[in-house]
Amino acid sequence: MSYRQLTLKDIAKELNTSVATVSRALKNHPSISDQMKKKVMQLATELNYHPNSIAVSLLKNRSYTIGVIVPEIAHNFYSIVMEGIENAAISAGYNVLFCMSKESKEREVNVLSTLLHSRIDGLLIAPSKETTDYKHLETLFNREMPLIFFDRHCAEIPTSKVLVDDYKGAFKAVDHLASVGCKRIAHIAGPQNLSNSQQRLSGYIDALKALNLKQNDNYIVTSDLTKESVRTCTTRLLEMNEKPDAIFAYNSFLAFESMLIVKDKGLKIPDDIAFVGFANEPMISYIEPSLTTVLQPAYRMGQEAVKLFFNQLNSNAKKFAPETLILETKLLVKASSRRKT
Amino acid sequence: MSYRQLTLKDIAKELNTSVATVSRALKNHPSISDQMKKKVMQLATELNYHPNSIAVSLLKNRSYTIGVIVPEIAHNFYSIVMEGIENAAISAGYNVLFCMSKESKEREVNVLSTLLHSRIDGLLIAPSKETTDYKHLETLFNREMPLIFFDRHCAEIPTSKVLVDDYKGAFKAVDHLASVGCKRIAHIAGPQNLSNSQQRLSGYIDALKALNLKQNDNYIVTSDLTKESVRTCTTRLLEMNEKPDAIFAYNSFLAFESMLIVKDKGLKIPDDIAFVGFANEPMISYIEPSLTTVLQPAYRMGQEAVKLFFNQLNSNAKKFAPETLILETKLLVKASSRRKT
DNA sequence: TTGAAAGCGATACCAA
DNA sequence: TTGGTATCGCTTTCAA
Repeated sequence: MSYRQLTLKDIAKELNTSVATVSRALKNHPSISDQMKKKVMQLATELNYHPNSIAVSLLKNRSYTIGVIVPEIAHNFYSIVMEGIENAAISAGYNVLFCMSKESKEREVNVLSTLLHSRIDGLLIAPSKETTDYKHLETLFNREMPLIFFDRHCAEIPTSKVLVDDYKGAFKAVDHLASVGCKRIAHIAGPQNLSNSQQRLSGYIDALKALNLKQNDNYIVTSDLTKESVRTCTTRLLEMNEKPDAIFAYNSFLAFESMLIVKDKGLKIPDDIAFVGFANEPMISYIEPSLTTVLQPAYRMGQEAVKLFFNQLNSNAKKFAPETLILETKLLVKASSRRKT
Repeated sequence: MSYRQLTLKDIAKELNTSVATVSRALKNHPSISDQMKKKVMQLATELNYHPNSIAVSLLKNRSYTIGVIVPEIAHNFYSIVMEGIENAAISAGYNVLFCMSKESKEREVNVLSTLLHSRIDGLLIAPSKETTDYKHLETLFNREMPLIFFDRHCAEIPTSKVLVDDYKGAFKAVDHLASVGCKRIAHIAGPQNLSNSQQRLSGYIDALKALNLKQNDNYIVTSDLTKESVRTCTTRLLEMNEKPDAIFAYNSFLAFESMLIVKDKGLKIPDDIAFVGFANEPMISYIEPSLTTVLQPAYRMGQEAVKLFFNQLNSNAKKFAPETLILETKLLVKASSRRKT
């Protein structure tokens, strides 16, 4: 099965004219007579003609397609970023090829090469949590392929990026926990090669300092984002002599899993232990207690990434000035941190 | 910014031969001498040559791209289907363009036309909940563009589909509720123009019959999948003289929202009211109580949809035999239906 | 065994 | 105002 599309030639033959004329008439070129334009346009609409975008791509050496690599499609935060990307791209006449790395460096390299062979005009990427060596992206960047980082980035590659203000978000989270009376605030951190993780940790540490809360290194545990590691991390915190009275988790997955364990141990949230997570999903309202959350503007991140892509595409390599956009977060206070102080 | 790729011409020039020879050598054509093949292959690898897929597409009149329309990207079920589609497509050398209808018929028609202009080789679609008139898809099908329905379908279009056994899934859900002692089982149904919704309702009704439970029409309420309607539906059920002792919800969103309201009214789940939903997401474990669920094989659905696409693509129109694949569901029993009977 | 050339569909330059 | 033609990169037929 397949289906042949109408071409300029078909229309030209039908009207006893040339493809050149038809092409120009459809583009409303000034040199074509109104009469001819009318005839052509009318027939084109009637026959439902649409230019073959593949032919145009070949001629223009542009695919009008943006490649996107996310760590995980089935992850609320990324799927909302994807919605933002898709909408922005489509309304600019671009298509989007989405791929996922499944948080694996190897897969990231593979899908990148698949994307390149389909001739994308640029790449938007949130690198996998495993990625510490960015050669594959550097090569791309050096070959002057537009490259935009979103959510996660590599500081060494001087290209445009959209990130959220992780530092300030974490700071706000800790500040909030202190304001409801928590004194022993723990942090379940994410993989430390992720810039976000580092930033959230810094925000956490600096907030403690600013609030004159003593920093206890045992209150900082690091998870690799697997279920098992959340269990280890949480258990370690709960087995301390001086148990924390609040946990600030790197992301919602860590928060959800950790809360399950805490509740399982018979501890009350928020009164025994308050919780704050970084998240972006409706689910924070459905769990019990609902989760106080640092909200990230996921949809906007997607839109901005596309804008940065176009800026880079339309600049010439010599005077390309990379832009870094830092989006603000918003603290949404829910039941998991509403304590009687 | 843009980036010029290596072409056959470049290689041919470098080796003082013709593009035809290079092309054939790379394809391991029998007429080319081993010596020449070796020279060409070596240079191609060295220079990291990759054929321009756009040129191939133009020549072959194939885009090697599948269009996919889902109602919502940021919806766990669909994003897992998307993962299945993406993996299956990529490993077959195909790309995927994902679009979403946001459950709007108008948007569905729009993105479909965008997809068509980017010359897709076929379409996989789960129509929006608003779509009752399928002309846009019929046209496609009549023009012999491969068309596959997944999750949702239109019975009138005789093309291949992958669906889940909604009827049996619903039957199992009700049977389970009865087995834990529920006698007054209510159903919050979805929009009745969705085939899944109809099937789940039938399954519910037939299960009641099979179990000799009296069917009470007031126990069937229909939601349009908005928050407000869930509230209305749930409240109506709770205000009845003979309150239901179980609610079977069309999907997880309805279940989650309805559970919130039930808990809010001070009723205990599962002892006052047990719950079963249709879902496909990790969140069923995080809510309280965890939700008993009819699990749908989302990932597999995506894979199968791609297989059906290839079957259709490789058949010729005359003897094309549409296939309908019905995937089985699995009942996952969690706390929301674990009652002491 | 290799090369020249036509053709996929659209655009744009140069002629007429 | 219109038409002929080269071009994008690749494949494939025909000729050498």
